[in-house]
Amino acid sequence: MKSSVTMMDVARAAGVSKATVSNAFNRPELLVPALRERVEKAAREVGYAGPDPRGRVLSSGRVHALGVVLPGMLGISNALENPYVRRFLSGVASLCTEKGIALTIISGADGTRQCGAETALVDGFILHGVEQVESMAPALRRKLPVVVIDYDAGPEVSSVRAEDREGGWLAARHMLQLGHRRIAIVSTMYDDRPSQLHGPGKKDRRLEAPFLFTTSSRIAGISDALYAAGLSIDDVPIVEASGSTRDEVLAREGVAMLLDAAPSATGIICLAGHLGMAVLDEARRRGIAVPSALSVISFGGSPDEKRTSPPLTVVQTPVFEKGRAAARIALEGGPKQHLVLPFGLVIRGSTAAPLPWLPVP
Amino acid sequence: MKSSVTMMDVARAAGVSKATVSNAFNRPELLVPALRERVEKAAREVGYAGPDPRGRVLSSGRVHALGVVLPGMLGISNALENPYVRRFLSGVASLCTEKGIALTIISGADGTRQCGAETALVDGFILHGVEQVESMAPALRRKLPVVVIDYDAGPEVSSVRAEDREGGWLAARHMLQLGHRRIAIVSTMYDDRPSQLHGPGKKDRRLEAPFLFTTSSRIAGISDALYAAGLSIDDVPIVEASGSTRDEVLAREGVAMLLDAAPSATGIICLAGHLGMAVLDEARRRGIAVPSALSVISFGGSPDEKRTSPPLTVVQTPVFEKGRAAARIALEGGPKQHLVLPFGLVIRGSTAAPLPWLPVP
DNA sequence: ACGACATCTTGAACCGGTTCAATATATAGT
DNA sequence: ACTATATATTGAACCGGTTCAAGATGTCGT
Repeated sequence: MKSSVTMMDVARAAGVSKATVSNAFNRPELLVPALRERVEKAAREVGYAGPDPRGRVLSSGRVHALGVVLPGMLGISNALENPYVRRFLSGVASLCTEKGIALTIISGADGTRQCGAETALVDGFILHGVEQVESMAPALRRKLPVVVIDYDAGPEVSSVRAEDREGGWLAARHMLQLGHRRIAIVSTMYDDRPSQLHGPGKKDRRLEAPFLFTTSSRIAGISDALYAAGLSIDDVPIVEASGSTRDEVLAREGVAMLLDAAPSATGIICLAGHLGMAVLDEARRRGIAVPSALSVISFGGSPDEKRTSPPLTVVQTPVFEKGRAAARIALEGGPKQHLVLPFGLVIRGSTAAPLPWLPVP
Repeated sequence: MKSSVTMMDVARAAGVSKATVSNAFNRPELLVPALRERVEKAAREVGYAGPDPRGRVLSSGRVHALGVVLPGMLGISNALENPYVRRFLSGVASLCTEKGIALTIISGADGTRQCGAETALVDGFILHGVEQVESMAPALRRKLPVVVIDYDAGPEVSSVRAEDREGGWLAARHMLQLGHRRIAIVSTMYDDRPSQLHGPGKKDRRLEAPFLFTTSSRIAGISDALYAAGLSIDDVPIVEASGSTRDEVLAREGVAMLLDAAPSATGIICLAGHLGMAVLDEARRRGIAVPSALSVISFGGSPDEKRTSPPLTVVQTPVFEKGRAAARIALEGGPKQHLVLPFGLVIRGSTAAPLPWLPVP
């Protein structure tokens, strides 16, 4: 079946060569006006839609699309519900729009299904939420530029991440400067396992697992600040609550577990914005006043966080900027770059000096 | 420069034909095991990454990507912040992930820049937020399947939309059944012009403009219900407030304008979720109790709406389903389809019977 | 009128892979 | 041993455009 009309058809109809038709569309200034019009008329008559990008990609090599690989385990659909991912994509999109190229979202490998990175038509990859080094393989094998987010994959791969350790330090220092000494942490967890409490004592090794690079760095930063203030991270209760922003019940459950386990904490540091909001919710439910009885600071970056009551004090992740920078690096395609972006402390209403310590009789 | 290693290189290295290499990767069962291994070894040695999708696309014709064109005026970056767009994309993505194809986001024409639909490498288009028929042209010219959202572009183009007129009818009927008689409407506006109030009287023609198809249908449905109850849409004050979900100030300003103009209204119908939330905010600011002094119903579909206080009663747009259905139709590529999805009335806490009418002395 | 020069158009190679009819080789049947 | 049948491999065409050196045509100066 002759499904589509090609450049050759136009050439025949206009009585010129294929090259001329190509020029008519791509470099019209090369053609004498009369001829150009003849070609355009012929194109119109045979119903030619202009050069098919599928053909162009092969000869030019460029696809004019940037691929973003999102963590397979969450699924693209879930990932889009995540405000963090969304802001990130928004940053990528802002640069793509400027450069006039498309943004292709690719699902990562999820065990059963292989990664779309092998077959996706893109000029470069941004890898977000890499679980392990191997999952980058499909993207790396093709010789396209690859930028990894929140993960240092060595000098061979460009990366963009935030200064997570410094972020943790900022959060903890803010609490410490306000006078808090009894601090607890609500951490993220990769998947939707039940919340898990780590009481005072040596922390679970998982908190240092490479796929939780972000989380473990933040905790390390908190640890730094505590240490400088004469305290130890080992005395701080930590709960790993749901890393998914969808299941509020799971997040609340983790928060409840922590509030039960550490009733005397005056300050809570949350490693993700939705967890900070979950703490505010649960505190309200329990009648704990924020910030007078309990201060809450959270890593953040979503606009929702300033609409809570009280508005959430956050260590603002430069999520949008990460996306933009990653897109820039991927499209430049030059030498490998390793960009580390700073956090900003945004003090809102959820943190204050603690009440004086009233020992229980 | 010999940048990339091709199938031909592998063929030479393995001493076989190009066709055999192709088979080794795509239909390995055709090759006798020894030969397959020889080819695989050769591929490894010359550093071949597997068939380049750029080549494949030309011969197979299939790109394995679905294009979503988002309204150019908003910009992709803004569009991703819109909860409606996001849920829609989430629906598209859910089907794409299932079918193992990529989702390519393309910015529409925005006056200065031409539409990416002409050059995007995709197997089909979903057009969201079409402003006018002409903006579909680039996508239609290519002979790919096109699905238009919320817009009936005639029998030649597949479309998916919600039963907006029925939705308006549902919203108004709910209010009327509760006993409300003095109703006001907060409508959406395409761009970020200042809010505009339409008092009682013949409505602005713009409310029927084709690019506000959704809005005008909803208002028509409201009109139907009012008419059936012996009331007229011409007596209902309407404010056009910001259609952008980002600028809360603009939305609030529109709402304030309406509350000033129609202080005796007991029920407000909002044509978009963020407007419903803006009404709740502004009512709280003014000390108007919802739902006892003012009932609010809104078109909706975002999870945020159930977290307001009181939770918002909504006519739930099947946004996710629209996305999924559009993706299905675009990928099926069969005969044109015109799908109309139903709304659902979700009664939460923001609507109640009005207080008895106390005439002002 | 003729060569030098500028301008326009084109033939053919190329981009990297897929496909299928045809050929080469192996196996079975009689 | 020889044909019929099954299996394995390949040559060559094709997908739709781009590119560029070379050819064709036209203009100008002397």
